[in-house]
Amino acid sequence: MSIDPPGFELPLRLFLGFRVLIDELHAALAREGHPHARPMHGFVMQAIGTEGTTAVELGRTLGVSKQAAGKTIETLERLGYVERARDPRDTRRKIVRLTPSGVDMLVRSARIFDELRARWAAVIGAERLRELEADLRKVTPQEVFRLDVPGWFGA
Amino acid sequence: MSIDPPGFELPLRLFLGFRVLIDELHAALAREGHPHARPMHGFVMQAIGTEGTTAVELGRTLGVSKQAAGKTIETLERLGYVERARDPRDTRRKIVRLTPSGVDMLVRSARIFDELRARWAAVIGAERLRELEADLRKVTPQEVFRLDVPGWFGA
DNA sequence: TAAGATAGACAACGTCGTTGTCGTTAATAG
DNA sequence: CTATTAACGACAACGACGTTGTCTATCTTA
Repeated sequence: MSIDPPGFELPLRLFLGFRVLIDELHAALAREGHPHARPMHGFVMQAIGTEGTTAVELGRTLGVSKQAAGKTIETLERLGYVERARDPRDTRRKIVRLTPSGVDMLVRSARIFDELRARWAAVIGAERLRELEADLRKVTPQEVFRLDVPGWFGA
Repeated sequence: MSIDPPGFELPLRLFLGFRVLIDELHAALAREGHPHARPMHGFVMQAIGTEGTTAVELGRTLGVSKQAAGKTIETLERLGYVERARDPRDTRRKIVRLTPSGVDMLVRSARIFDELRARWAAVIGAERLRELEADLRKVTPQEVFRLDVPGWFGA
């Protein structure tokens, strides 16, 4: 029977695994014409989705204030990843939609993540990787897209 | 042969796993007399270690400026987790050391992490958990304590 | 002994989150 | 139909936390 490692290694390895994947994603994105993409952006754009959304809605999805969501949208707008337009049916609202550049970034991200996953499969074995994912699903929340990430780690 | 999930699920599950463990750690710490402990603090105090360190050294370890490290130290000092004293051999330096309260927090954290790990083992199986850890070790860097975390996720 | 390097304090600034306020526009109650 | 209430987005002020730059004191080294 093998010896168990100290419990603190587990969270560190999970975080390091996450970090490695995200870092490699963004290195690849930078090589493919998206040098300004930041870890946060992919999550936010996933939250925006193909339907479009508004600042208030986005804030609720991300768990931040509508003002914070608005500022993030401004940043993405400056980078050319989203655009805003008045909703003709409710002129208070401004719909945020992905631009072709934004869609391109999401498509590339999806492909790059698949490639990175394949690399992990080559290292630890395809079956072990599927087991790893299945195990993580058992101990993590079901709703993958509830990430109140911003400022979560703050001191 | 089972179907592979999309590659983007893997980083999300890793992050969620990390988050779940850290959140539960801090909920437990709060119950045990450390309500002000934040996720960052444990990492910083691990970096300080039992030997003590200085602001410049800590900054290098954490990958931030000495000024940022200094501010973090001030926060920990206010919370009573560390204390500073002049180095008699080099009066420029101020040695940062853990207080008994700081040591207590680290000791409790270690125990709580062990308990959380045991809970995961109960859910997915002890052997599967060991395999999961072994697999993660193969795809993550060896030096666990090189976390240039601060601001890393920033947009 | 003089010159350079290092520790830490202080200030200014940028980014990103927060709350609060306000004007405009929709939805709803009377 | 109108008056009140609710929602959206913009603006301002503030705090937390990172950055760089500067300064003094002290140690190291040529």
